[in-house]
Amino acid sequence: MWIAELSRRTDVPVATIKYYLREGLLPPGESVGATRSRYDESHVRRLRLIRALAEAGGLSLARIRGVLTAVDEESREMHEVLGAAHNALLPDTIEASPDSLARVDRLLKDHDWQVDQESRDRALLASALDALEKVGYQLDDDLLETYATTAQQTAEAEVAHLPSGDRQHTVETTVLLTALGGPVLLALRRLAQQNASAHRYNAVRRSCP
Amino acid sequence: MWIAELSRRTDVPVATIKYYLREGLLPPGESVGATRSRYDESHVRRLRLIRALAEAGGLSLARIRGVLTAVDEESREMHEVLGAAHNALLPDTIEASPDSLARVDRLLKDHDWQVDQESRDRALLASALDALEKVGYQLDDDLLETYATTAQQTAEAEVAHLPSGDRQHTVETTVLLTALGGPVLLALRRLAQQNASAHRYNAVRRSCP
DNA sequence: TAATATTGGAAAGTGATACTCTCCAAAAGT
DNA sequence: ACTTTTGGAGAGTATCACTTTCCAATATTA
Repeated sequence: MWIAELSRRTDVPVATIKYYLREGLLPPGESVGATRSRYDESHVRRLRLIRALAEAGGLSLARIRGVLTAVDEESREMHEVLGAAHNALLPDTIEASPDSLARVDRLLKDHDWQVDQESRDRALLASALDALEKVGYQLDDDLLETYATTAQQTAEAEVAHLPSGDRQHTVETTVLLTALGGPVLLALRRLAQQNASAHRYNAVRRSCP
Repeated sequence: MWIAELSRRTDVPVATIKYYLREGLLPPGESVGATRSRYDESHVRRLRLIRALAEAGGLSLARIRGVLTAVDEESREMHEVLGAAHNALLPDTIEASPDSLARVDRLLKDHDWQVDQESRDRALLASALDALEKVGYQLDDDLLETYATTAQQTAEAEVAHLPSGDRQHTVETTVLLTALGGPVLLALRRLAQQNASAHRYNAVRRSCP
């Protein structure tokens, strides 16, 4: 298909597709003559993936580029891809206090979580704890504990639902679920908070027998 | 204190403080003569709150302004403040398919969640579901179920940990926990995913007896 | 075959966001 | 008297994610 059809199929303007090509987010099509290139289904999928990560996942193009690079690394083991993709989602350098870092490591150890020592999520979590402390709120140990427990339940269910088989498909699904599952989870949490707060502040409509 | 000290105490450049004042994010100090204003602890707290929401929470200044406005509404009931603050975190208009919207409403009903009909989180959740579908991934009912259950556990623990007493303080803590708890939760989820994936793909270092 | 449309490629322009800098005159400190 | 600080306002800057404009080389259509 030509670029116009790719644009129609994905609802992405031609100019934007060209921009993504220039930026290396989308691999070039098969060149047919000097002024024509052919695109295929893989371009459609890739383009939809980019848009989903950008619009629903709220990722910057720079992060998306990193994620796609990690996804395309054919050489890696499956379990390494996830870590690489996760790392691509996060800033390169994250500063965290040794205290928070130690707290995170203790948490990982207590829960027996096998996590790559290089995972940036360790530092990110620590820095988030630091940020909370800087505004005078320190997260209770048992609240953090609840967070960890529920996160584990969530993650186990997610990983269990991952498709097996075609590697490319599995990897793409994994990335999608990580990036787009976040907003879903946060929205549900806010809804649950609204419910919990309604209960706590007695704002629930009571039945009148 | 003068603006210079406010800057020193919060590590925010004077120029930026002036900018926040212009933008109405920070209430003006008490004017003392034509070229001097006095600031107090409330300004320090507010400034730190703004920075925490922006840096750790990743909120735009426009959203922060909305959240602060909701927080400052003295007239509202406590349980309304949370909903208002949550709505301020989200875009004004969110488009979602009737199907997803219905699915969300069914979920709320099944879990007996009392949620304001105007809550934008309903639409946001539905639109996130739509986004997943658009890339060809539809969220399993039982995965969504797990999400909802864990979200409820999380939210209940959070609301239970909210301080009681000083209204302003409670409201600020609520907003902080919602905005900064998100990154914490997502980081933990990614770490838990890495662990779960390590198990699934047999990458766990086994003990050798 | 002539007229029109589309393409790849590159450069320049746009609008939003979040500052940052420069300037000023009034006032405060020394 | 002199240096520093302030409030206030405007202009300038950097980044991001496009969008527009241009071109010459093809394709398609009449």
